[in-house]
Amino acid sequence: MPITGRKALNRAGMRFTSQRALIMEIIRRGRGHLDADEIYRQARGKEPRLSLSTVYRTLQMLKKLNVVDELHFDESHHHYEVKHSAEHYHLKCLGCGKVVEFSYPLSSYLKENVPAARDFDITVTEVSMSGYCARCRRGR
Amino acid sequence: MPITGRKALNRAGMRFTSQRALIMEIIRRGRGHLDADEIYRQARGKEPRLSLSTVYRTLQMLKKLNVVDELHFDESHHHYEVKHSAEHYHLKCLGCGKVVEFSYPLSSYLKENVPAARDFDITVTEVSMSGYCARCRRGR
DNA sequence: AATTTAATTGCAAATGATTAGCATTACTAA
DNA sequence: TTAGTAATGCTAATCATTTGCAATTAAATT
Repeated sequence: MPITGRKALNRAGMRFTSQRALIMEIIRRGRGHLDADEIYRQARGKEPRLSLSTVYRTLQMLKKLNVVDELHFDESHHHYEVKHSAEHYHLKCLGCGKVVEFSYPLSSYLKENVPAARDFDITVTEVSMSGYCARCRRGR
Repeated sequence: MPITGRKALNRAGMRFTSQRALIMEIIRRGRGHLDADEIYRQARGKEPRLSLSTVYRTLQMLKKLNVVDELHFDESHHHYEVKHSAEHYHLKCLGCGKVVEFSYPLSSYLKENVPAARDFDITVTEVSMSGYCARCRRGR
């Protein structure tokens, strides 16, 4: 089940290219939260001539098509993941860098409980928590 | 009531300089959520020779001293605000850019309700929601 | 108050992440 | 098959932030 098929792209006036197929494949497989550079590195393994610009352009496109989410951890670059159907968030360990996901219907919860959110039409909710996982906590 | 007095800095082996005083003053007054460049622009009104490096260095210092928080909206640069005592988060309007704050004890709520968060020692929780405020929603 | 010394500054240049310009390539529709 | 035009791969630009270093200057010491 491809993320975005040839037809879907064509319908939008876009083209299905080998580079895009490759990049989408990498994002889909890499269950983690890849950043542009990691995607680039993996892609070059298959297609050494592929450029970093293409990675960025494809990422922008997928973001616009609502296929991937861009995550902002406390870093200078972004991470990307395939859009999940279920609402979920991230918990990042400052010790080992591990990222734990958890599902939670936070946006509806907040909408109900936060007065300020009530007359807002909220389209994006981003939560990122960090701290130390059990293992790393012990080692300190 | 200065954010960080001369004594507090000296105790930490640091110096109290006019530049730092000015930058802290600007952050404290600018109730909003200033970015480095805005702070720089305001500071230059008073001290035209002050450099952007100094702004960044001071910001890093204040972050380390736990005096300011660095906020990551969905932008390529960061924003800064004086650390509040009360836990609060942000709601940003994608139409007019307005940022609304709301207080909410979210971290303890999540700690209680999210199993994955239970054995984590959470030190930072960041939430940012965006959407359209009532006024902007009408204009669409 | 004068002297010392090490933190801080300003400037310029470096870095890292991302974007843009443009000639060339290669999907697609006709 | 071909014409038309997205998309690619370069390289160079941009934006935000950091760094190196010589010149200042705050604060501890005399």
